[in-house]
Amino acid sequence: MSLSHALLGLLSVHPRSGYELTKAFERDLGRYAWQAGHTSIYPELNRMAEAGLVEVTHEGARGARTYDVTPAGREELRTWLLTPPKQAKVRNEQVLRMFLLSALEPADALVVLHRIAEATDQGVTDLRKVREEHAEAPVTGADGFGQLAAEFGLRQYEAVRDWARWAIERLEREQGA
Amino acid sequence: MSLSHALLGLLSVHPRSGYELTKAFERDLGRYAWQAGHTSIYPELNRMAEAGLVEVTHEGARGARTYDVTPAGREELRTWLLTPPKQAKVRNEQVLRMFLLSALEPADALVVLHRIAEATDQGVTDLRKVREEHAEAPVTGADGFGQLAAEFGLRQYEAVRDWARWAIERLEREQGA
DNA sequence: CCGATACATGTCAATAGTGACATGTCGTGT
DNA sequence: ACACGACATGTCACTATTGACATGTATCGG
Repeated sequence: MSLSHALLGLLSVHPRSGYELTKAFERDLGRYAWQAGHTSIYPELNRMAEAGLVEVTHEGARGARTYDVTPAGREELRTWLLTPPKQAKVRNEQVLRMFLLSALEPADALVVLHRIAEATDQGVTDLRKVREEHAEAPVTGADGFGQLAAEFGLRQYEAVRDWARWAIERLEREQGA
Repeated sequence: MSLSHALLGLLSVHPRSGYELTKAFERDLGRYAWQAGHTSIYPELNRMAEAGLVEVTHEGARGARTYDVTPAGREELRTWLLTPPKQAKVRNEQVLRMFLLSALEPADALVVLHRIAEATDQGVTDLRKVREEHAEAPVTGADGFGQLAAEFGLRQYEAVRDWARWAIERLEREQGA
């Protein structure tokens, strides 16, 4: 399952509690890559601890347990990342909507496209800020996500925005003709 | 559920059998937007027929049933597409792998990045062909998918490829330093 | 005519994931 | 003192999804 690998990845950057992991999913990971709520994260952490992939290294206030990756977990993550996925699972409602746009009448499609263009434009603006904040950190290691991920998200947004504008122009040209 | 809307979208382009829908998922939709196998498609079609969103318009050889969208189904699809999703569900294993790249040692990360760059480069080449084949068709209507979707996939691949190259360069520069 | 292959649909058990509900703690402001 | 919000973890019923298994039919090449 991918969720366990996502958790291993986050923990290998630095140890965290389930609660903090949940927030990480809400913030970055869940937006672009893989969403999960605390109701799947906590049970999964327990399963992984039992399997020896992670371990509790510290118990803090309010019953908080800090998890860290074990050597076995690190090896599992590395193997997974280095193993080529024949056909990775994709499930993106946003992209689905774009595919289905062709089913709408041009006037309706234009409404949706304009909304997409605006939303992605906002996303680009937001991520530019994030990128600047992390500009000097090294790409791998403790702050890696702020780098590779932000840049990835940024380029993703730009691509969608440009596509939406292209589609708008094409549709308007067709309607005019 | 998104699967039903995906089916409505495909059927609204032109009527098809469950088998043909399954192939459509294997070919385009499932690659970029929403994957589903025949074991979820057939039961879903039956549910949707019962709900009056689709209907069987023709029975062919080998028990094949051609489904078409009803007016109610068309309205449902339109409403869904025009209703803004606050926070669409995302689950993309490929993107997850990219996020987790930071957890690898630079040498390992470079191996993966090179593989991504190659694979997406191939994807770009393939989709350019698709785009040229459909260059004259109108953007909405019967052949819409070949247009908006191909262009979207193309730009998506290009963005990932360029990102991978950017990441490779950054990593190599860091390692050299 | 026979065998392979693509066509075509289905069930069912197991797994994964969501949303509603439940419980308790610590710190901060009033 | 106390209320409130963020912290922190959990269960459980329900729904969605997958993979294994099952079944039968046209078509095409040899």
